Amino acid sequence: MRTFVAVVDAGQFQDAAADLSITQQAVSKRIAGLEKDLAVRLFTRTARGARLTIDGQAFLPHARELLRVAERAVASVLPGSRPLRVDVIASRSAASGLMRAFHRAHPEIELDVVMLFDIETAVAAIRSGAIDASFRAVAVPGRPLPEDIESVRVLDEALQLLTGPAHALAGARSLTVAQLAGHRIWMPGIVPGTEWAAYYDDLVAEFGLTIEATGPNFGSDALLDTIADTPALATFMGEQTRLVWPADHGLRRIPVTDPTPVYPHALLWRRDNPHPGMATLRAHLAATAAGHDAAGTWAPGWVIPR
Amino acid sequence: MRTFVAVVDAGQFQDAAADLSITQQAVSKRIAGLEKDLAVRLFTRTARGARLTIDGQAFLPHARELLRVAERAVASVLPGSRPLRVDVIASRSAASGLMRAFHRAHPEIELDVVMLFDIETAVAAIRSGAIDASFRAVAVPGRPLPEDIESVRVLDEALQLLTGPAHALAGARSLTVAQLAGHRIWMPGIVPGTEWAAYYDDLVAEFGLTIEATGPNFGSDALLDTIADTPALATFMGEQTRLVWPADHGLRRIPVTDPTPVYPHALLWRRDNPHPGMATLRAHLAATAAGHDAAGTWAPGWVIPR
DNA sequence: TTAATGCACAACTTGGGGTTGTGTGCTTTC
DNA sequence: GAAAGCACACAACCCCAAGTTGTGCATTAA
Repeated sequence: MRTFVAVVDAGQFQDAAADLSITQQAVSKRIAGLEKDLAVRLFTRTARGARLTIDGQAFLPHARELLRVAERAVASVLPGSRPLRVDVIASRSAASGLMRAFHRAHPEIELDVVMLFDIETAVAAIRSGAIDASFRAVAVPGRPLPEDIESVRVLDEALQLLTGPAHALAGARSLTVAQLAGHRIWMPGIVPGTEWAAYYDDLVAEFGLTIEATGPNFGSDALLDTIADTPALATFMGEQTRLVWPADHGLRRIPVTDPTPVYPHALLWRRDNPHPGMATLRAHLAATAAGHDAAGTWAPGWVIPR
Repeated sequence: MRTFVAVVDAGQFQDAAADLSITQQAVSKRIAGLEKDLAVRLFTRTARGARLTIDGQAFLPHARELLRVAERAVASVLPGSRPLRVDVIASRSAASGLMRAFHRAHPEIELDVVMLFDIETAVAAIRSGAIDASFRAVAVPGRPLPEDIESVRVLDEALQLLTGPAHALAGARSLTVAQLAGHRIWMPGIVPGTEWAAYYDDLVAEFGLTIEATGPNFGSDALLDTIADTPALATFMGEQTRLVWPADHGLRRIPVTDPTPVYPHALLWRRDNPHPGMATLRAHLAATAAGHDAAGTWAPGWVIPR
């Protein structure tokens, strides 16, 4: 591809060869090989150089795009000036939504999103500089954040109950936490040791709910499928989670009150992080930060305070 | 890259090797080579397979994107189901604008834009199936379009006079063609034998203008530079042409009337072109087609009729 | 005609990238 | 806690892809 673009830019094989520091014959072979692989003639050879065929013209922008993508790929792991690297807790989480919004607002800032296992890994990665920031809800209970890590709450996400159409509570417009007692709430795929597990453990302990965190995670589709078809099962879902649901099998999202359980998202970063994108990200989040009033909401005691 | 993604998808080197029909050692070598080139560790090797490092996670979406782009590149020259391939007369022409608008309206339709030398090449390419459609203004004078080529006028683009701030006509809000007589109009880079050359030849013959089509084309920047600085020179420019002009050196765009010279853009395509995108393109253009009223405009006699 | 230019073909060489064979470290199992 | 199993790395070898040099052919310019 690089050779193809070099020939286009140079206008002839010989100059492209000089640019690439190889012989004209090598360029000729490379182009011939590419043409053979594609089963298409890319250049018309003339006595004054090489001109693109129609197929070559159509191919050219794709070739340039490929080189651009390759360059970005290399840059993504290049120490020094790599893209802003942010950890989110799950690809469907509200944090992902925040980062998508940030990307829309600042498309000029290169961005890579990763997902780390737990808060300890995230803090270690932030301190080592492997990532620039992390969206998390919590400090490790009993172990405060290190001195060099800053944090700020950026979003409180209310949990809603998700039920199928045949569920006993499907008709409710709103539910109190007390009304959930005795109903089976299914949260598969929650890995023990993560902050999600801790969150739901606290929720159960506080309000006496029945949460079944067992079972492997067969993916969000399977979960929604089961919820839709099983009258005895419901699940929790963040209010910002967008359902990708081909045929909406009558799923109901029901707000929960008295109190509203909220999942707090906070941004963590190293105080002396030099990445130029960090300031922009923090400013963006500060400008768009929204949370429920603390009154009437519930969150575990060990989350990062406002 | 393919191997990297295969390992990620398989979760371990051995299964990826099976997927790729090579040995585990070859996969190990490829990944080691990639890691060496990038000077970064992409996987942590465990006794149960390979897990992505943070760098690997950041790299992954770029790798997938690269494979997608590569696939699209190959598809762009694949006979059978390749992207819709449309010829435009210049990258700054109104036809390019129309295709950009079409792409915005129908981003799902893969599109490649090429630029052919003249109408004869374009017609031959349409007939052979090398391209699907072409934006042109004209039939070759004296030689009507072949039976199997259809055409429809889609846009009449009025020409405007472009002058620098010191030009004698710079203050005019509008000009008649008669007022242009005696002023030097400079149109560099027009290649003899093209329909542009024929257009301006006719314009000169009809109204006795002074058009200098000589001189090589040093690019639009150089042209605008000269126009801005030379009081004795002006040039024609399509009303839809967007100037990319860092500091607007006081350039003036002046409408021309009595009559308004318009450059008609027509779409040509083969009657039996089977590409599914063609119907969409024609429908889109039919819906957005706009032209000046024929009254008060001028175009050469040999253009494609409305 | 002659010279110059520019790409293709042929013969040769080399090292990247594949193979087989083996070693090492971590899990799992009883 | 020894043994078996699994998964990846290293070493040696082998071969062809991809480079090189040398040359030929077609087109253009003088």
